[in-house]
Amino acid sequence: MDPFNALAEPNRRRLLEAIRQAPCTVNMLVTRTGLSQPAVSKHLKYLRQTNLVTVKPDGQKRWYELNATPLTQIEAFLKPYRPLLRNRPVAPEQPLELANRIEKDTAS
Amino acid sequence: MDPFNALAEPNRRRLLEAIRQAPCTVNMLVTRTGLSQPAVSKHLKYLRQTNLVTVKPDGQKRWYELNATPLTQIEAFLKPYRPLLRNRPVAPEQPLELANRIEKDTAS
DNA sequence: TTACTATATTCATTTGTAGTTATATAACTC
DNA sequence: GAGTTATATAACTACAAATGAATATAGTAA
Repeated sequence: MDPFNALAEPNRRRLLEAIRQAPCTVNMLVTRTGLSQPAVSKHLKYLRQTNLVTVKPDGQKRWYELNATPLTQIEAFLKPYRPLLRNRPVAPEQPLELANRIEKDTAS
Repeated sequence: MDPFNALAEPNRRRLLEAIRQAPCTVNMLVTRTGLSQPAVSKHLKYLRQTNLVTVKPDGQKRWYELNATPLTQIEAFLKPYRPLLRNRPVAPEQPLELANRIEKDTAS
């Protein structure tokens, strides 16, 4: 699991976003995401393994904090593409239906 | 499959890097990556579905070209993290062994 | 001690996908 | 037409990982 994989899961992006804004306990993340507690713990395990978060035990609680360092790997990959994206609005998520049409049109 | 997922696979990042530098045919990508032809075609299918590449048929060949637009989604996600990364060197890939040690130290 | 709270882990099931082999399709050459 | 080249797809295997249920661990409180 590398940072690219860690961010490939939408819920992990949500968790990281919450943690970025301020350190969070597991329960806070459960409440905010609506995920089950085991699911949150498991995603946090991956985020820990990729070093994207660190933990500070505090009694029963464990405060998860952001460590942005591994994101430099993604930044490094994106760097040569950035000149191609200057001032572009964020692309809308591609509707699957459209993707399939393009798929078929192009293939024929 | 979204752009995050598309980039989560190392070989797809390699393919995209090759295509970024100049349009490529499938065979060119097979040669450059050492992947099998079906493997390349399959990865290209995902890159097409996420709209990261476009195809220009040219006789028997099909030229794959970069479309960087979907990367704006990743850029948008990374934006709030970028101030935390100013002038940081690229983080080395985390050796699994170390990740496990941190894992255990933190858990205890 | 027991009970409670917070978090992590295990297990079983399922889903997604990477890779291989084999095959299909389409364009080109002869 | 046959043979060849370029690419895509299908069927398969293997494996990683997502999910949910149950359980384990660790700290706290009584």
